[in-house]
Amino acid sequence: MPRANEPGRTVSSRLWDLLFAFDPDHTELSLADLVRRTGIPHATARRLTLELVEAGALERTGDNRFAIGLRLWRLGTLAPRAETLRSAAQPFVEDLYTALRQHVQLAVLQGDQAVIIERLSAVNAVGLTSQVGGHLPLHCSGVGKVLLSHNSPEFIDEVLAGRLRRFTPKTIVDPAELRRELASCRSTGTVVVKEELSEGAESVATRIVDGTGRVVAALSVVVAAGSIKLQAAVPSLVASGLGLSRSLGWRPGIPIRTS
Amino acid sequence: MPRANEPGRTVSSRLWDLLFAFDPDHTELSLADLVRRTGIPHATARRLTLELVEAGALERTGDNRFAIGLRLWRLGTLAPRAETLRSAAQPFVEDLYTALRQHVQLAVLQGDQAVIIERLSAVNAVGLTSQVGGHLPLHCSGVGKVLLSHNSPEFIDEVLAGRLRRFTPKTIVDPAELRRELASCRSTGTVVVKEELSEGAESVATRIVDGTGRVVAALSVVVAAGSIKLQAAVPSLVASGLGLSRSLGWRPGIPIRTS
DNA sequence: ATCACTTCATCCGTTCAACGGACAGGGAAG
DNA sequence: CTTCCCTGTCCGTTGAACGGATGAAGTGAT
Repeated sequence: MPRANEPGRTVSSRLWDLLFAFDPDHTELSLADLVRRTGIPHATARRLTLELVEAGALERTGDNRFAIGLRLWRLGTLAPRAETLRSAAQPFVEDLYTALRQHVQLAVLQGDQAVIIERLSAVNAVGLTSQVGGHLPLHCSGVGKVLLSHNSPEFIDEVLAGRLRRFTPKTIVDPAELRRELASCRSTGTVVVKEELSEGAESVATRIVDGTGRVVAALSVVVAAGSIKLQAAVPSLVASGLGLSRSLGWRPGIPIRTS
Repeated sequence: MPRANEPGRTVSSRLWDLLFAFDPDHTELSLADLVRRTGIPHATARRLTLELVEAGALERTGDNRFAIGLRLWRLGTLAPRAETLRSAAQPFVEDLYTALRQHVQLAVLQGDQAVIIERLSAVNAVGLTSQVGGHLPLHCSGVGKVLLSHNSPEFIDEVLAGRLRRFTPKTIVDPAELRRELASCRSTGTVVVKEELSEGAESVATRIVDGTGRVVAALSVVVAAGSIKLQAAVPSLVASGLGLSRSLGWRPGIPIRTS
């Protein structure tokens, strides 16, 4: 006999539970997978999943599995902080990459992470695992430090008070030292990170500012540790960053907000 | 006194109505906008919209409006036919663009349209309005013809029986003539389109094949009409297309399926 | 200052969409 | 054959969803 449904749960929350069951390591899931990963009873999961397919949010693969649909991808394309920014940045990122032939990354802030919006990579450059759509920690990546340093004092306190994971022996996890770095980054607009996230990789990052003076993104170049290339990359990086900021409406004289 | 809710509508359908109210020309909408565009009563629209914000599918902009959220964008990133294909294609598209300095487009099939997955553009090249996430007609664009020609006979019949919109005087709308072109494209793998979609623009497109022999995408180069560049572009385009197909697991000898 | 208008927010009684346990069919493994 | 897992369907119960009414807040014209 049918039992009452669990109270306090909305249809919407269940739908997003199902969708967020997909991740970079699981881009295709069967109905049983979805049931296991979400805990939703399978009759319910099935009904909702089929509705998602009908809406175009999911697609069925040949072998009775589900994947994120093209229609949902196109929706994501409309996110002002992602694809719109990405296309504005495209020529600058492109030129920077052509000039340096090193990894170039563009990232924005989401929660307590830096999310990679765009990424160009040379085949012969340092190996990196990060992907477009992937995320980097705020306290020990170039883009992360830029985004963190230009946020509100309360937010900085919150992040520094949290767990600062040590990725390599060189990762800076001392809050006092990090604060000094962030202050420096705030005044210069750029920051250098050496092997704090992965050994053998160094990066420089710079801020991207919009017409209202808000720091909306960070642009970085990643090179092999110890190579002379890092110093050579700084001027081009800064120039590209300023160019992109200008194309977003920023002009010299517009104060850069640090709220 | 409260009236009964309209029957035959699911929560899910309303949620997607709200989300799909966003389009390239309307990336930010107020609650009132959403009510107007979807026809959903505002009390309902408000409740659902706030749930979408909570889930991260939408974000609130400063001025009480809503926009597609970064979380939804990241979900879209997991679509195998979009971002995954895009990153596999990146080096090839990149090299093709470097060699030719002309518009390069990568598209896949969705319904009766070709959806643009990736696009690199030269500043001094022909003006095009298409954007990443945008769509092109199947019967008069390079990528469209490639994708259409490698689909099932039933699908081709259906498209040719539908309305074939004339965009320019040169647009081919005669089904018989189109069938001849599609047959030629099926055997050679490439197709040339001259000013059928917009005057002053010509394009060459080639198919992209995966390890199972299925045509999963189309790659094209767009140049100014009448320029000698079109002929020069063909060999590089074909080479890049083959390279991308190989990286997707295709090998010479694997038959190309036309279902 | 007053009015007209738009947008956002909350309340609350009604009702149907959503729920999920039970069962059945199909295919693969032992 | 039996067991196990997965997908798909049925159907009685019930609380989440619904939306009209009402009011607050903001905007602009006269």
